[in-house]
Amino acid sequence: MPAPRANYHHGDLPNALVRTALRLIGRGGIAALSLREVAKRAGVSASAVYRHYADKEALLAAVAAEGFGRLNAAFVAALAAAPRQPRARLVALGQAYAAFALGHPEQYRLMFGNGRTDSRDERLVAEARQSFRHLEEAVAATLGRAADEPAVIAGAVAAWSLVHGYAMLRLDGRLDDLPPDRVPDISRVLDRLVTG
Amino acid sequence: MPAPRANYHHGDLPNALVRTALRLIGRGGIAALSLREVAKRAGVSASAVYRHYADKEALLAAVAAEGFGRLNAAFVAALAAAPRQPRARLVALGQAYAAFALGHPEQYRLMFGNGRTDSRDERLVAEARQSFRHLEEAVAATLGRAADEPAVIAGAVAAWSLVHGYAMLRLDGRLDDLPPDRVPDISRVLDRLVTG
DNA sequence: GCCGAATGTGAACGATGTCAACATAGGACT
DNA sequence: AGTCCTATGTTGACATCGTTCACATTCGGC
Repeated sequence: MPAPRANYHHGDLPNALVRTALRLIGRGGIAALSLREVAKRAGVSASAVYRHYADKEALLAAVAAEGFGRLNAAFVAALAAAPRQPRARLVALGQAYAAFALGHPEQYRLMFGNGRTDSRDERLVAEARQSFRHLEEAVAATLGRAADEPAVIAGAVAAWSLVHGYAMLRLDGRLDDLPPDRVPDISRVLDRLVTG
Repeated sequence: MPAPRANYHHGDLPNALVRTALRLIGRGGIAALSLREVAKRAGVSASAVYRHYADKEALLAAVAAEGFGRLNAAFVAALAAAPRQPRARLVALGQAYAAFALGHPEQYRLMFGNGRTDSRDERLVAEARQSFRHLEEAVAATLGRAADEPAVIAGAVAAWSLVHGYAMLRLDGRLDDLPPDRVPDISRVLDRLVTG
C-alpha cells in the first residue's frame, strides 16, 4: 500500500522511512532491503531520502536507534514487573533482552552484527549506552557494589555477552542442529551465570 | 598483483578465490567486497567464478568454512598445550576461541552474523558442527557427565554464548565506551561462568 | 504578497551480481 | 595421432543498486 499522498510534501518523511524500512526488513531480511524500495513504499522518490539521511547506512542507523529505544522500554517494563530481589531482577532483564532479540530478529541484527555502530547517529549512541547502564545497575545491585567497580563492569560485560551470544547463536540458526527439545532456553542459560 | 597467468586454465581457481577473498576482506571488510574485485585480483573474469560457486554467497560460505577449519585447528592446538585439569582445558578453549575471533575479525563475522548459515556448503556445516563438539566434550569433562546429557548441552550452549557474545561485542566496538583499562579480557569473563 | 530555505522530482552515472552465447583446453577413446 | 565431450574460461549484456545533480514545489517569516 504505497498510499499516494495528496500533498507535494510528505509531512513526516523521516519517521515514515524508518517505519517502512522496519516493515520491509521484517518481510525480506536486511540484505534484501534497498533504499529505492523503501522510498517507493513510502510513496516518495529515491532521492528524497537524502534530504533526511546522509546515506543508506544512516537510515539503517535510525532503525537501529529505534530498536534500542524499544529495548530500553522493554527493560523498564520488565523491571517494573519484577520482584525486589536483585538476582531475580537481573534474570528478568536477561529474559526481556532475549525476548526482544528473538521477537525482532532482523532489527536486532541491525542493532548489532553489521560492523561497528554508526557513530554519526547520536540517538543510536545514547540509547545503546542506556541499555548497558540498565545492565550495569542490575549487576551492581546483585553484587552489592558501586556501579563503576571493575568487578561490576566485568559482571555486566559477562552478562551482556552471555545473553547477546545466546541470541545471536539462535538467530543464526546455529543451535538448530540440537534436538529441538534440547535447545536450552534463556533462563536455563542464565542460571549458569547467576548461580555457580 | 593480479599475477597474469600463462595458461588459459587457472589450475586451482576455487582455492585461489577463497584466498583472494580472504585477503580483500582483511583489507576492506565484508561489506566492501565485490565478486568482480575478487575475480580480477585472482586474474580471472567475473563469470569464471560461477563455474565453481553458485553465487557470491556460496563463495563467502567457502571462506567461512575455511575459518571454521582454522578455528578447529586452533582448538586442537590449545588442547594439546593445556594441562590435564578439565576446568583449565575448558578455559583454554575459550581463550583460543576469543583469540581467533579478535585476530580474524572479518572472517569471524563471516562465520557468524550474516544471517543463517549457507546450508548448501557441506564443509561449512561439518566444520561448524565439529567446533561445537569440541566445546561439548570439554564441558562434559568439566561436569563429569556424558556429552548428551541436557545439563552438558546447556553448559556448552552457555559457554559458547558467553564467548561468542564477548567476541561480537568487542568486534562491533560495543565495549569501546568503557574506560580502556576497564575492558575485561576474556579470562576475566570466563571466570564468571566457570567458577561460581 | 515576496523570497529564501526546506523538501521533493527525474534523469543520469558508475558499480554490482548474474546470465547467456561463445571460445579454448585437456583427457578419453578409438 | 585424431576426434569429441566436458570442464573451464571469456565477452557482452541486463536489471538493480546507491548516489548525485539540476530543477520544481511548498512553507514560513518578512
